[in-house]
Amino acid sequence: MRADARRNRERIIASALDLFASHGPGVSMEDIAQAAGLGVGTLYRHFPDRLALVTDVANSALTGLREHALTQAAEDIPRWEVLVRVVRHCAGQPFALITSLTGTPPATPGTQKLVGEVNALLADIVAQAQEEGTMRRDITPEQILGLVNVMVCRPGAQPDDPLTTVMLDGLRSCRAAGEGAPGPAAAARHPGDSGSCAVPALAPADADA
Amino acid sequence: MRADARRNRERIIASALDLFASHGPGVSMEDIAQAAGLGVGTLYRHFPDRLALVTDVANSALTGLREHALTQAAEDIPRWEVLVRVVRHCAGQPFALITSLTGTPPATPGTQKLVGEVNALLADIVAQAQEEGTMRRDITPEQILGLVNVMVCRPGAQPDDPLTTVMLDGLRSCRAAGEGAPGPAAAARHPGDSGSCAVPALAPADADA
DNA sequence: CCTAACATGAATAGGACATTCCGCTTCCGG
DNA sequence: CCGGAAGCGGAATGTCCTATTCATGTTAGG
Repeated sequence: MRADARRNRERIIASALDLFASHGPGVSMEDIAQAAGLGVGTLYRHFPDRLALVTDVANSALTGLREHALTQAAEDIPRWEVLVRVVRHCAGQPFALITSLTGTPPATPGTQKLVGEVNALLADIVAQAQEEGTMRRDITPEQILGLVNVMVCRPGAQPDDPLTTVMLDGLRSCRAAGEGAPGPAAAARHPGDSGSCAVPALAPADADA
Repeated sequence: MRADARRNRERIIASALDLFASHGPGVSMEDIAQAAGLGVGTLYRHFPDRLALVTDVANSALTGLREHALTQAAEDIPRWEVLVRVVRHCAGQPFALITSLTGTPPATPGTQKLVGEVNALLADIVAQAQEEGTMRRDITPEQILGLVNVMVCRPGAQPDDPLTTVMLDGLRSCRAAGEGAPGPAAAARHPGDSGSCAVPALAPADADA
């Protein structure tokens, strides 16, 4: 393969990722080609059809995410910290993709497998963080993944933007390591104030299993 | 206007709201008509074109939301509690609408005005809650509104589902009323654990302005 | 029972998108 | 520096989907 062709291929994948992320999975092939500074014909030289492109983009992104997650998971740090890093990393990527793929039928079996692997990996980390006592235990790993997905795919997400931080704070449980403060951090100070956030209070689960 | 005609009109608006919420703003007129148990022709009898329908649906929903917010705001309770109620109320509505409208150019000036009013109203409540000391002050009301919007429009949002609760907890600031615990709720218990959520720590802003 | 309102849904018109095709341009080994 | 294979551009094609209309049949309600 000629050198310039390889360069162009990379460019296409990068542009496609950006556009899927910023404008949803419906972007036209022509827009993608234009964003890459190429003609549609070139795009079709590299990918026989839309599905092939989407698949490549997805697999590349998912593989990158998996590697990152595995690397972090190998570190000797609390699982909570692993999750924080992974989440922040995701928030820095153009990733509406994940939603697109998860929610879109036309995905190759290979891609679905990758999605499954990444999900399982993250769910594991979450579950372990809960064991560890650094994460609230009143919601399931699946629910947490759903939340993370929403937050990370929201347009304009950034690794350290305030909204990502708010979510992480919400996830961490105010009682932190699991046995810090005994009750809600501060007593209600106004009549009618429901203290924390009403409805499902933090589960009183013991610190370790 | 004949009685059955009025009934059908209501049905159309309700169905349209549901479909916009569940399937995005791209749903076809035919789908809307079918969901209402009517023919397309009937739909066009009541609304000259798509924009008219969208506008009516939007205005009706936004007006309802504004009324609810105003009612809550009139109560003699902490602003935080007002926000919680409004947010939970929104989460219970089919409201992908709001995103649709905010992000879609084809909106009538009247609708945009309504959106502005509701936004201003909510921003006010948020700002007052921050003054009050019941809400974290390290992010702006606008950012908080963005977050609320994302959470409330996410598919499957419910008034008291765990994800809504997580977000509210994150918003509340662990130090609750603003002068409870002096530092992070609990000390780091593991090497490398960044305590809260790393990066932008809670601003040390004084309790009242 | 009569008729003005109303409802219907097949038919029309328009637009958007994926994909193809062929003449032109650019690499790169010798 | 040359030749030709590899690559590229982008107008043209074919398909699908949707908003909107209209001629015809149905119904409320006085």
